Amino acid sequence: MRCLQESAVGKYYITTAIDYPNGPPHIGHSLEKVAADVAARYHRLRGDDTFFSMGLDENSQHVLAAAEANGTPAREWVDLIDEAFRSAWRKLDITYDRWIRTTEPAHFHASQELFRRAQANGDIYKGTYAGYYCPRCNTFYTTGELTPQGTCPDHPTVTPDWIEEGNYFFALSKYTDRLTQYFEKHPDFIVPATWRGEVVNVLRQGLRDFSVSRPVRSGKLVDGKPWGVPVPGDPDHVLYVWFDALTNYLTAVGFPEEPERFERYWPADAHVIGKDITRFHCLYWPAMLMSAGIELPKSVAVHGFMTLEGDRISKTTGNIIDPGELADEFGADAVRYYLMRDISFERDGDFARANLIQRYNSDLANDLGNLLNRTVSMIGRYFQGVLPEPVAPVAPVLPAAPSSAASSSDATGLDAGLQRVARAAGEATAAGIERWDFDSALDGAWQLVRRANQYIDECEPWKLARDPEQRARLGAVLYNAAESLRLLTIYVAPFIPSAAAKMRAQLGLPKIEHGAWATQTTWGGLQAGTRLEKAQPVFPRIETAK
RNA sequence: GCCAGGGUAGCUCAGUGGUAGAGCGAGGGACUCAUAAGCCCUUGGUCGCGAGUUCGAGUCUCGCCCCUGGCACCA
Repeated sequence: MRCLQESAVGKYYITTAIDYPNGPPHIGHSLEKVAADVAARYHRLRGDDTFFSMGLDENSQHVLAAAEANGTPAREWVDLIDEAFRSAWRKLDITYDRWIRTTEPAHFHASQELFRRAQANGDIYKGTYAGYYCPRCNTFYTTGELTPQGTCPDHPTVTPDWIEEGNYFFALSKYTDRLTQYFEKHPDFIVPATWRGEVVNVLRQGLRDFSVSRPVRSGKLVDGKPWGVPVPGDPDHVLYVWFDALTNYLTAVGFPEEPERFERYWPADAHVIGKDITRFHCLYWPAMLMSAGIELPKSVAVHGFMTLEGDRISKTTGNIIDPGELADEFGADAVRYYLMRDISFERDGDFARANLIQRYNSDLANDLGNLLNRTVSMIGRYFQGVLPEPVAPVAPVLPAAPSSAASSSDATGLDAGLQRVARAAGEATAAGIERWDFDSALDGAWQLVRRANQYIDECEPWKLARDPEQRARLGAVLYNAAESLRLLTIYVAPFIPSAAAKMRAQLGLPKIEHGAWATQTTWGGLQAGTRLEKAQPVFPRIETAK
């Protein structure tokens, strides 16, 4: 199948959007980071030279406004929020390789270099940007955005003035045709396909140039210096958000100062973003790169938004959850599993605690956790914790009683069926991840969880254990159950990494290796004689009041 | 208003024109290795509404109703 061959060992560079440090992270930020982390972990398991970049978009006047509102000096503020974000992602087991902050000198160099290249290509020109300017927000508004009384939407006492100011513009309009052609040639550039239509639609209406700078005097100064990346050759201007922010994807892999690293990872294989910034990533960004003569990213993966308990996530109403606290409460695996299994990546979804608990208990504790527990427990009880031989199954010697299903089924068929499901489950999981369809990926893995639980019930090892003549068969059954679990630890590792590690420890397996998905997913990897640990619940049930 | 995507069992959703599915939930059963978990069975839907095409439509066409998202420099 496509997934298994195309993703043969290579490199994989994945990014998430960089967030504004205008407040601490909330649960809405976490879907994207977890999804990207799952993809990154998956590619590492496939053996790819993987690089995963995340970070913060600090060069914004919004950030200064937030700092001021909190009465904190700007630098202190961004450091504080920076720590809050990294702490949250640490608690969610997000394994980024590079944490980028756009206030880094390296990023200044990268965005200035990109600007120069676009300029050299004749795509930067000076124009006039006009709008209603609210000094409290440091933001321009259009007529439609103001209140009917003409006041600022956020500051009812302020009546913004019409201001025109000199600005540098990027000639996006020049790229309408090239972008159109590009999307035609690369139908998979935007995934899922839903979002492709919207972008192409905008393209059809033609593109407008956009401003890429702001005069320094219209922004606040920090430590006597303008906040942002100075425009090369014109210190009176700083780069304006998108031109600066998007460039972080280049900075993260060493553009332009580490050419060998840049060559190694660029172009990005996937930019994972929220639906609100689709246009910038699918139109502005490719055009900027075309202008600078840099290869375009392979794909942009767009996810939907989340509501929280049915309501919009909103700082003003306080309807937020700190992802770090959530991880503290339920564990990173529970949160990650719930996000990936219950919240659609493509469409909008709702985050609800009750559903998280439901999912956890039903899928993780009851299905997967119990499968491990009963298997390890029986190997402990019947084989003193030493993994038995996977001897060729012998047809059960139960001559007379075709009454129960198990005794009338033949062992060879059961064993072969389990192996077949194990293989199919791995393929389904991989295919789902590669399509950004995590729900179906997990559903694929759970096909094996269910089958293995059924297999155990059908083989009834506790009955085999009472008959010394069935000793070999008993061993084979438990081996097969354990081997299913070994495969599952690889399949689920991208989603629930620490649980996968705990499961492997109980199974007496070493830590999961880079490339394991490519090299260790063939049936029969478990070695007889392996010493298992004592069975211990990996997913203790969450008891609810009712 | 325009564009896109949805409206299928209590919930979340899957369904290449040919007798409506899964998981969860609910009810029951047989077991006992296991986290009172697992396994088996059952329950449960006028597939948004109305026409049309077709031997036959959840599945195609048209109209209508409702929901969500997008309509450009705004997480």
